[in-house]
Amino acid sequence: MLDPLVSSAVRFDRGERRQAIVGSLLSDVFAGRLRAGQHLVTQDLASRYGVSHTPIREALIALAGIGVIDLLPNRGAIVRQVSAKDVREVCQVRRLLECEAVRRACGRIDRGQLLAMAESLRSLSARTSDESPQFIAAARAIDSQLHDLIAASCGNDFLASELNRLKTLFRALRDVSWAYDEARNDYRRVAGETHEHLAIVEALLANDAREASLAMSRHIRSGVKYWSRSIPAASHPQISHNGQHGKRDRRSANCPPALSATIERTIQEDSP
Amino acid sequence: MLDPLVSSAVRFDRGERRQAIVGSLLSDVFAGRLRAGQHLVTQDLASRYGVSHTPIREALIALAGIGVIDLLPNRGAIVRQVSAKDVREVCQVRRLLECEAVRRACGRIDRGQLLAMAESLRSLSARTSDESPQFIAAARAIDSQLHDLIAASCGNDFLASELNRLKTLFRALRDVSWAYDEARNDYRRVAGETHEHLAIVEALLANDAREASLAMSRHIRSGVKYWSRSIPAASHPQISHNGQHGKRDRRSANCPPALSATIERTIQEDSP
DNA sequence: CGGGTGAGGATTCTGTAGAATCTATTGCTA
DNA sequence: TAGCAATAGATTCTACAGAATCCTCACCCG
Repeated sequence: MLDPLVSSAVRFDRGERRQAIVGSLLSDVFAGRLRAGQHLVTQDLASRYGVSHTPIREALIALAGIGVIDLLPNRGAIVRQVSAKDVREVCQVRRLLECEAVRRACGRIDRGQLLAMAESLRSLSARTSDESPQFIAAARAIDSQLHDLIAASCGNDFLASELNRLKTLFRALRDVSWAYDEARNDYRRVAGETHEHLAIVEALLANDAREASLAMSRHIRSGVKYWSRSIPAASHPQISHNGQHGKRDRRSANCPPALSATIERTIQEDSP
Repeated sequence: MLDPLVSSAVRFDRGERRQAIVGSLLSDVFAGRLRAGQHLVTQDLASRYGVSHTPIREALIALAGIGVIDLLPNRGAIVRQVSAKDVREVCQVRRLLECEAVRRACGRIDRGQLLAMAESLRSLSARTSDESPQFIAAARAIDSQLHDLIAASCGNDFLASELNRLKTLFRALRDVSWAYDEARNDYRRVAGETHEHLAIVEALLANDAREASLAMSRHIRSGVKYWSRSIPAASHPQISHNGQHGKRDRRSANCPPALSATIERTIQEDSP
């Protein structure tokens, strides 16, 4: 009795079930099937995925580590509430890292792949009147490809993995913001992004690290500007379970800040 | 029958046991009680902490999220093997973020706290001949305080939490490196750090963002240079459980890179 | 008399323990 | 060396204990 909501086949081998559930829940957040503030109940998810609640719990812990949900002790998991401030802050950090990566990638990056990407971008930007889902999908795919190519070519594996994490986080934040505004799939924005991407690629082709970094900075800035418009200014705690009262927030959450707090305590005790 | 190795009291309320275990294991890594490549067996840890293996498993998942251990599907957890390259890469990213944070903190940071910190640093650097553990402890405490103060004053909570994460990661990497070289507690290095810290504080007091950033950059660079000396150049896979063969690495680990891979897959399927 | 308030039990859900199952590895044998 | 049994250990399931929340109802105040 598999729920039709289950995104993809989660019939994985023993030992990879948690990962599979993490991936599935992540894509649920990306696709807007899970919305900000929503309460995730382990038993529901367990029956939905046809497993016991143990691997579900473990997946939720991993998701909390990624920063997509909050884990409140004894009170379960909620999809993270997002404010414009959160998106802005994540993007500031992301901009910093992306600019560094593109600077470092300049000169190392494979020229053939760059040329191919420039070609794709040009043909994409030629289809100005195309507003089909295929167009959006193609643009998104190229977006991912370009950022991945830069990350892979920056000569620093750790930086690459951090960029990946932030890209994911950004998408999660952005897509969770659909809870407030159905402005997704804005064709104009997608077209704008294509031009910004092209500028980055051309700077890389010209071996101009400075300009590449600037282009990347502009690209991310305009992304923030665009997406943060449709998000409320401050996060207002609320649970959409069945319309409860708002008396939450008593204990600290298990989200990154709280994890940091744990680490903090540890470090305090670290110098005996 | 509590094991004497258990770092701190882990008699916590229901629902906070995992966090407590995470903290305890982290400090075990920091203190060198857990060494690179060591195999963590859930049942051993369970009896050591006097709990069932369930919260232990969950703590290991959280630790893998932090990046301190690797989780190999069906084969358990090992303390992450570290190469000089890893440390260098983490530090490059950390330098980037710390410099940005100190730039942003310039002007916002509380002057009183800065002055107090300068005072502590000066008195510390006056004790040139002191090589006692107390001296080391004091220097470390101030190190933490300064970086925390900057993070807290940078006006970007997310950046602050990322810095915290990297600081933790850096310590874990550095301290795991003791597995190779017992060069810990090098007094000369600690004294050098004190001077570097003082330079940062003075630039902040002078409201000179550029110089503060440069001082921070120098500080972290010299840290890398120092610590990466005592670490092997490349990570050579090996398990110190009972002397196994080296045929690992067949499946991907659950460490950040692999997590990114999961996310990657998810994103690939993301644009329907 | 109506609406608000608080106590206390019922319910739902989380967290932990322990049992059962599966996987990987080791050691033995041919 | 290949194949196979034995074992250690990881993963998952089931069951139960504890915490939080919800619901009901009696009581109080306007």
